[in-house]
Amino acid sequence: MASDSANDSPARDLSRNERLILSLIRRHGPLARAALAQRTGLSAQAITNLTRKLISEGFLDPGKVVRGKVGQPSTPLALAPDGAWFLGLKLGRRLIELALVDFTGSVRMHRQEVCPFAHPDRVISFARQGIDTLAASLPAASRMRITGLGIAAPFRLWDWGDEMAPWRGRDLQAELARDLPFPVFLENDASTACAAELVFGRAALPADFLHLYIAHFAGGGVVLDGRLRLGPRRNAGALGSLPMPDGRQLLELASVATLEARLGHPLPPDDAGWEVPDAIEAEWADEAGRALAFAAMSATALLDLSLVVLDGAVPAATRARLAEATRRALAAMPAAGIDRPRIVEGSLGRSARMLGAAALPLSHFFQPDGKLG
Amino acid sequence: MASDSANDSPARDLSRNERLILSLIRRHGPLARAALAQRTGLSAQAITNLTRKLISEGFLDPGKVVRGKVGQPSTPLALAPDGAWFLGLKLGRRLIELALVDFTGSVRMHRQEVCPFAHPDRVISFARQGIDTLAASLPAASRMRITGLGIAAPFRLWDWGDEMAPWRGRDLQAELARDLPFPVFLENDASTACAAELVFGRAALPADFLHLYIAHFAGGGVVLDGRLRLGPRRNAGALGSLPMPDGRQLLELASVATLEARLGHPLPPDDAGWEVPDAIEAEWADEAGRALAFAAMSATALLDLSLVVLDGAVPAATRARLAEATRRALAAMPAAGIDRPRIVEGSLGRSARMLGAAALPLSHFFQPDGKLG
DNA sequence: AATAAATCAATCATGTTGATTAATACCGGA
DNA sequence: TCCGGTATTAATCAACATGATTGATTTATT
Repeated sequence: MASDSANDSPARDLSRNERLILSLIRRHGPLARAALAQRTGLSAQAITNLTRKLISEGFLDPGKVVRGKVGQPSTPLALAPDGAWFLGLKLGRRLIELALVDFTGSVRMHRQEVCPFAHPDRVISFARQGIDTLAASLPAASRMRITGLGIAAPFRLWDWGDEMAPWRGRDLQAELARDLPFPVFLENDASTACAAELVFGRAALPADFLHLYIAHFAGGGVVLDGRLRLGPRRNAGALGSLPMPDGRQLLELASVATLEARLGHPLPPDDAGWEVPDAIEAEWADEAGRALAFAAMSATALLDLSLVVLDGAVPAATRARLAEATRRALAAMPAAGIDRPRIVEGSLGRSARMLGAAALPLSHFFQPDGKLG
Repeated sequence: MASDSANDSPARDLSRNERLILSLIRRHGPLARAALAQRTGLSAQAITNLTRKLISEGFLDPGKVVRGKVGQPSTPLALAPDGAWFLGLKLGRRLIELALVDFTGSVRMHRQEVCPFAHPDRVISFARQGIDTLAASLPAASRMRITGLGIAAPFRLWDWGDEMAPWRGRDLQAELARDLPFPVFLENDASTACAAELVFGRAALPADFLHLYIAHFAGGGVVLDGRLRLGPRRNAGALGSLPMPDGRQLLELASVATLEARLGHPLPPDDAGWEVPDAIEAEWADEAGRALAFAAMSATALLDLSLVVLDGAVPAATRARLAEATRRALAAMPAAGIDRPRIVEGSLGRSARMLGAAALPLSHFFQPDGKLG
């Protein structure tokens, strides 16, 4: 994940326990020093020292003193919104998006471009120009605190047809890193969707789960011990390549591409104008749900999971229908020796991949192990 | 994994870096202090201090000084064979085994009992008596250094038929721990087989792989980042429950039980007297190989693996045939988007589960994270 | 003389513990 | 009902412990 240039960061490297404090506050919301001591297992004194530094360096804001309880009032510490800034670039076939995200995970600025097909030169100029504009709009003090750019891109773009052939041999990460003053990270877009759920997601998730993301293709993420496993070649969660009972692979059954094939025409890259006849969507959901249930059971047997999070670049109603179809299919599968996992919907939908892209530099500099999650 | 009584160990807890040093020497053989400094990333001074303590406490032996190279001669440090002792109890349907294993992983004593079916009371008395006898045969100094007992047992024994019903409600770990002066650990036998390969195995294994173990049932282990993942409910690698293309589960296709079913009679618990007509074994290997190949591809897509280790409680020739059948089946599977994993045979065979049982206390006290691997 | 292994001595980073201060709620007695 | 003592909790101060580092030094060899 880390680019080779990942060392030229503006801020000093935070220690493990400083990162731990930040990630606890990120997950649980503002916490008092005493609460941090309890959750980290560190002494109150250590927390005092660490938070003093984090506050003075602008990563934490002391909130309003909380009175009304027995004992000395506590001061909750919150993430300072402009403690650090992150850029997220999401690359799709027809839609390119760029976002500037603050330390709390809020998208503070956003631009996008729709094009018939994304050519590398076009993506790069869109990114360069967009980054310049977004950065320029920040006050100088904050501009200095942009810590990195994350890119969410499908792997093997050039396999998507002749239009995408120009991508072969291109290294978007390196080309953009060359003239940016901060490191650039790149991951598979389904991985970043999962990362977003982990880092910014609203729901209280268990430490181990499988994340399924249904976009033009289907992809996934495997979370173990609270961390996203990318695999030695960053190809973990290649759900699309999962073998299916009928001898095909999952990507041939469960993706927006298969829905478009049933429909006979492409669907728009946003909810507006997403119109699919009910019968067609229902049939598609049925077939896709069976495939996803099969994937869910495979992962459960292999990794002892109990939860599957299902999300995608589809309208909420479609996602709900797919989740329901998956639950039905799951109930029909044999499960001797294991428990069927629970299926829940993700909380981020279409924006998951872009948010996850921004989460790449965030994780590198601010998560406890420099890893996702 | 850790029993509740896992704290009453004879020796003090070793620090993380002490454990790291021991595990490096366990994996690579005797190493000089300079080599340890390089591999751990610690300073030479730190290594001097840490190894001094490890030697004085009897965990490391300084070997013969190595001369003949430029510079001051180096002294390789080796594991002291009687630095610690471990007991491994392997529980099967018809064969119960107990081993006393030294710090280097050598089985120093071994006893076993064959019985029509393993009744819990019988297992407990065999274990108690065996442990007493083995411990008594050690000199007092070494007896003090027995650090724990590991048990390798199939999960859900009581589902194996009426004979095994007495196991329901029994807690072997707790019952044995009650009157032993060291902690007791228990894991699924397929997990321990994987652990043995990881801790004691001869081959240089990558950090991520899938381990398949074919015994009466089929089980597995998932190794990520060099560590065995047991899952939140210790049920990871439940290969047998993996859904298969035909709607069945893997355990119905690939196990010694399915071979016995084809054969019409049970096979012996050791290589002697293992006689299977060639045609029957070939057909079985074909079917099982297809199932294992399916499992291998599922795991590869999910976790980005590139190696599958295949082992089992079968003769080497049978294992080789099964591996070959798996490779053939693998080649026939669709693999768009991923690479097919390599299939290699394990190095421990029938003894894997018992050795892995002994590896449980070893890992708890001497592996860097107290985890397997 | 160059090289490599290992150690010595001093120091630093990062945590701990125990005593101390601060601000509040709770509660019994006037 | 008010009032002051006491328990409670948050946070800090000061001293210290642990486990590492660095730079100089010693040793044995080619």
